[in-house]
Amino acid sequence: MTDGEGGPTVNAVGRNLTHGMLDTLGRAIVTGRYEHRPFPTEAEIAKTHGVSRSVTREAVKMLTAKGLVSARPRQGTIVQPSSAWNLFDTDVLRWTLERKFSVELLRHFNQLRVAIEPEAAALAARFGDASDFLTIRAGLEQMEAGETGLTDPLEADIAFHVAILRASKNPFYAQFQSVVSTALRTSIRFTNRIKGRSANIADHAAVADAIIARDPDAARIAMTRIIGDVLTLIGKE
Amino acid sequence: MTDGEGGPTVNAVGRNLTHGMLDTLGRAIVTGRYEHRPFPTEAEIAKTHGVSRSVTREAVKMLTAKGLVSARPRQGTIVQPSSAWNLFDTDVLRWTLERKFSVELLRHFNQLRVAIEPEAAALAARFGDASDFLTIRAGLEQMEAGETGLTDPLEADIAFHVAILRASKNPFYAQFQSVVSTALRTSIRFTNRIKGRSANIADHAAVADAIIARDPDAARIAMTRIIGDVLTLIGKE
DNA sequence: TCCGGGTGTTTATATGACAAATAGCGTAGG
DNA sequence: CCTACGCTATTTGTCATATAAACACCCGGA
Repeated sequence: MTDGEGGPTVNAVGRNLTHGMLDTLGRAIVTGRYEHRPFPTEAEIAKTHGVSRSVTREAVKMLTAKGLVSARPRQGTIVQPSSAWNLFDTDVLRWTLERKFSVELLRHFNQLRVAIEPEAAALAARFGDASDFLTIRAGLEQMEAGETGLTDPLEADIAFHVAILRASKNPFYAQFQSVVSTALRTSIRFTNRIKGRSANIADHAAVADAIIARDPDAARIAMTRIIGDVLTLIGKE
Repeated sequence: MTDGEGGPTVNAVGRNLTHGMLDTLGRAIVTGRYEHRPFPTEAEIAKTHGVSRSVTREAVKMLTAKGLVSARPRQGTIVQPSSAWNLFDTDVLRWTLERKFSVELLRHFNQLRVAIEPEAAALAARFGDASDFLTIRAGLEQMEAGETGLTDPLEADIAFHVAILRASKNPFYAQFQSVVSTALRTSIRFTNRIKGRSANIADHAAVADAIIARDPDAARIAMTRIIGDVLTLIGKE
């Protein structure tokens, strides 16, 4: 599988060699390839992947910025404990999900959502403006249209939840857009197999109505029900 | 203050030149220095700071990893909209707080905490083990000792909240350790000036008791009261 | 046994050269 | 006058090489 001498071995996606290396190394770390093996030196990485040391160093520096590794002279580059990783980084999140998916992870995801999204809905009811409400309603209508197979109900679902996060007018809540999209996109394999989404539409409509009626408490309660359902669906609660 | 020709001009903190550049550039971006000015080219940065292009490139790559900038040939490096920044990154958080502090930011912080921490307390009541409970109790006792001036009550307060986040046994909640520490450390200037912490101890004890009694709902409610108090204290609610 | 310096390994920094991409301009053609 | 094409200069991307600094480890001596 290793090609001869000429071109770089970085067949991974990426705009350039550095991003390709970042992706390759990041995936390898998250998968746990270096849990019992030491992380290779810059020279080794450069050699085995057929790229220059500059590319290697820049990729490693990006991993450092995301908290995956730390580097010191003579000691080499060492993988940090996963508690130091920046889990909310889009790349780290993607690597984790694509390579280390598990029901436990899905449960952790939704334990986070059950904290964030009800409060986001409450904030949206207080601080959202007319334009936000329009986007939320649009997402809901797309979900209804998805029932008859006209549009993708998953994308509509995501758009609905993301719209609420943005309507909270709090930059920290907006950060969870990628988390929620990712969680929904991957959890769909589980939740949708078990039961249909018919009852769900009503719950979503309740959230939208409460937000537009500027009723924070009702919005919070309604959103809690949606995600609470997902949590019980996953099992163990 | 700028030295002659010889040494680098990077007087910022950091283990090495690259980290110094990262810090300098990150602060400048967060402060908004490049909102109306274009971001300098690699060559310019290297020249004005008296470092090599390698150092410059690696620093910019780290900024890219944190979502602050993006780079393309000929177009140069451009600062990304703040919605793309990774706010939960420790560095970005620190730069934001040190340089762009405001009451609004403090409110956003605590709007996040009021979502995360009550749920973390509930999870701690369910999944925490004896060792976690010990740490939580220790933090509480340090807070009480702080009343008489023996220890630092702020550090004890931080230790208490952090212990609960860790006891939740959910890696996503553990990520908020830095956020909560930072928020507490900066908000102390405000909250403590206004009213003493006497009533606070009782509320904290209620949280600890509920967690150790493995009562998730009581823990959630007690924690909500603590942060709700802070929110009303900030004003506007 | 313990302490101290030598030594080699690894990251950190600097420099110079060339490749690749592309925004912007100028020009030819309609 | 307007459009479309291609040239050119600028900027990031990549490579190669050399040297400095940090420091873990070994070895020798007290």
